[in-house]
Amino acid sequence: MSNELDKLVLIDGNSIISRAFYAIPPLTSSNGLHTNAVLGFTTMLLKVLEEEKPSHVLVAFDAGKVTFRHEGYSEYKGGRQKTPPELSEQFPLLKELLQAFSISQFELAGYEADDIIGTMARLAEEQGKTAIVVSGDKDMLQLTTDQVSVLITRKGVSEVERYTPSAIGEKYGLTPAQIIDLKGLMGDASDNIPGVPGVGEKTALKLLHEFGTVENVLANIEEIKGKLRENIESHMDDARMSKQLATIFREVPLDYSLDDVTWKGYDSAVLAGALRKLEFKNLVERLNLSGANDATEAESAEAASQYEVVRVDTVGWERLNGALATAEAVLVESSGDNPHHGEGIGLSIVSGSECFTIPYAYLASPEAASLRSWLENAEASKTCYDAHRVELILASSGIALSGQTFDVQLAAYLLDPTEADPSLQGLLQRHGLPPILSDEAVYGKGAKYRLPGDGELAKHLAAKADAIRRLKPLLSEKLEKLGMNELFYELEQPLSGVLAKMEMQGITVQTEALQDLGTEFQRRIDEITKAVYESAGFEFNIGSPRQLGEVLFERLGLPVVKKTKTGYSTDAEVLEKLEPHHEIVRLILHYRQLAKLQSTYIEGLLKEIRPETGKIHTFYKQTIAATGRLSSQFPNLQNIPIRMEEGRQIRKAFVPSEPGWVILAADYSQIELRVLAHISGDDGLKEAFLKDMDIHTKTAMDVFGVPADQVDGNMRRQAKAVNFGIVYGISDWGLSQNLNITRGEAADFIEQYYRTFPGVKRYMVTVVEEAKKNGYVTTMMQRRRLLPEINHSNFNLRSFAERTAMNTPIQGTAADIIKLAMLRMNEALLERGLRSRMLLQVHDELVFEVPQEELEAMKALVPDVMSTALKLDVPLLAEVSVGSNWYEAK
DNA sequence: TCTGTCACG
DNA sequence: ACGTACGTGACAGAC
Repeated sequence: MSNELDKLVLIDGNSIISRAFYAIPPLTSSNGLHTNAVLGFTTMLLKVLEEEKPSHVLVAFDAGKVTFRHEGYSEYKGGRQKTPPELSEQFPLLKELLQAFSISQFELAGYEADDIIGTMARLAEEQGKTAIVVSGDKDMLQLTTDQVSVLITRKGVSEVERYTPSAIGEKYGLTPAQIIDLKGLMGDASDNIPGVPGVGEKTALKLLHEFGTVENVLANIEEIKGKLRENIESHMDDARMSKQLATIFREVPLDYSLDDVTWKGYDSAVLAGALRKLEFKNLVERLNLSGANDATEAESAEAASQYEVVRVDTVGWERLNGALATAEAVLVESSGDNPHHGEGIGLSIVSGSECFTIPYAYLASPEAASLRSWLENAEASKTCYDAHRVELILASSGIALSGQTFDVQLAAYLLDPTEADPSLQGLLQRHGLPPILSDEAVYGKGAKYRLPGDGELAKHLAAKADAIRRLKPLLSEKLEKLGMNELFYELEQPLSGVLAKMEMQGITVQTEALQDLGTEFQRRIDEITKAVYESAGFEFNIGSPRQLGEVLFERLGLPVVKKTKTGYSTDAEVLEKLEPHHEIVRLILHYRQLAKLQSTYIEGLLKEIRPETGKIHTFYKQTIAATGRLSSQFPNLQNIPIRMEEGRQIRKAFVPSEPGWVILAADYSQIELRVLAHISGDDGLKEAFLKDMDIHTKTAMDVFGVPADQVDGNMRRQAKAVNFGIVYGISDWGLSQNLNITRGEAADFIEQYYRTFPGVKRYMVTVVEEAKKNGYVTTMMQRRRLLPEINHSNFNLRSFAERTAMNTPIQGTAADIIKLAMLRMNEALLERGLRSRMLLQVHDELVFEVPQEELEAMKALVPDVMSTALKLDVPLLAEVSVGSNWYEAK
């Protein structure tokens, strides 16, 4: 029950931990984790708890990188130094420690800690409670009232300065509400809030004492003189925006009430355990916790996962071989992004209380024979991290990985495909497990990448193998609970091996054909460059969007159609609008096209051809796309030109690897719209596909209300755009942009479409409703995508999530289907003993190389497997074509 | 390292 | 009133 004695302490977690990090000298625990910031935070916390004796305590954290503040001002907090890894690795430690304190912690995507604190302080006040805000950031002073005081840390973290409205009055001569005006005028370099140049604290205070608010300063600008006036006049918008950015948002939609942050003190045993783990011995003493028993459940789990690091190199092989039978997880560490060029660093294998680490070079030694056969043994089941990459690395050492029954990276991807950080460190944190050192902390990043000493390396590899072991039960249980076992065990995991096989096979690309094409492109580029210079009357770098913008819009005076945040936009859409104004525009469009082909496709692909084999080996990433699609890298073979004839020529260089063979390509016809017909159950759409009608023409007939023979090219084009729009999660605005029509006309199209296909409309409404209720959407194979922003109060974030809710089940199910087809195709080739090889996947297309004598069989087999991969209420159609290269196979 | 642009489905 | 179509990767230029 609340009464006026209730007192809240609200702590700005991010602010205090980073102050502590810079204030306290470096400190590491014996396992190498940095702990100085956690120690500083704890010192501050204990002091506040002691002095304030609060009834409620909350620590708020910033969540994610992008907040609503970035929407109005994308540079918000820009230019800020990256959080050093020594600090970021302390966040999980702090969060764990706060749990031991039984202190609540909140964070909410899209908001900063300030906003959560501001909201809680408001709630406290409304309920007649008092609140103490603790932060290192003076912005917080705006929250001060008779009931809310603010403690700002000074030099260090344990010394604080207490601010009340009267204290602020004495110190600055301002009211708390004017703090944001102060910021608006002076800015804040650390958050990249501009303010007005030349206005620091002194000038800002003088202005506010005279005029009171930013708005009043601007309204009375004529009373200000000289340079100051000029500065303010030219930065009025900056001042207004800066004030807005500095304003704490006090209406955060929190799912919590004040009661949820009640604090009744900590459990001595739990806290003692947590502090001992961090090796804060002095604090244990100071709090008289020495006697407290710390054998909590968490602690024993921790103890159970302890292991001895056994370094295997010239010695230790017998011990390793003895442990292989009970091995639980294996880690293969390698360097570089491209696993086809990766170098093995080392292996670690965890088995019971032992973790063996082996330098990669020893894998080839005679002593490693048992290890090699264990890696290749399908019966020896292995938990790994990124088995696909491991398979490629080992393959380059002549080892064929087998028995990979659980991949924690793949499992984590399926549980949350939008999570950008797939590192083991990130997985541990997200699944609430004790952390290990980050790769970045051990190896460094970019140019600073280097391997640490053998001892440190062994420790790290062991910690990673142990982390894999600890993650597995958690992840497998979650998959099971969400009904994703089939997707994981029957689809994604087996697919990883199929992908590795395709990549290792590679596709032959004719160097000479590319070079000849490149010579021709270059000739045209030179010609056009000359014509552009002539047309402009001077020379400049056409490839520089900035210089091009200057030339077009300043020197040639063409109308500005669109701006980017850094200047004029010069993209193709803009240039097409400018075409009638100046002959140079057409030349630039053609230049752009050729330059793209030359740099990305001629030069880029040439660099990727292996001279020994004449092949290109792409790498399919299975854990990138939020919808479940694959992505292709080093090089990307999923975006080879086809739409324009000039670029399409590139495909002529993609040929079979053996004489007398052919390229066979098969693509799904309208797979996404067929999936939509199935999921929505719309009768009209289903019927169209059952009758195998041209879907865009059919749509045109219905939307425009005309018979088939009156559908002209333009109508069909517009109908096609409507169909695309439907799949993307349509909005009238988006469609109007695409078709260059008014928003009203686009809205009419959509309405007419929905009238024709009411089942589709029902689906769109339902899927969004379901997403709002559940927080996620799923595909037919139970692939899921979380949509945390589907109920967000911000229109943009919410709308984006709604379109995603409509699109993901469609695009994702199409991805499910082709992945199933790939598995089935792989099996079919093996079963029938065919020599034909599956080489590429391009979202709705599979590319094979086929010996002549198998051609007839493959022409029947491939479309059959593809169209029966998953049973839908409408037929799935796959169309095959054959040629002597990828261009011909169209 | 980030931004703008453009290649694909 | 809000202001993007969904999903990717690679390159050049500018910092």
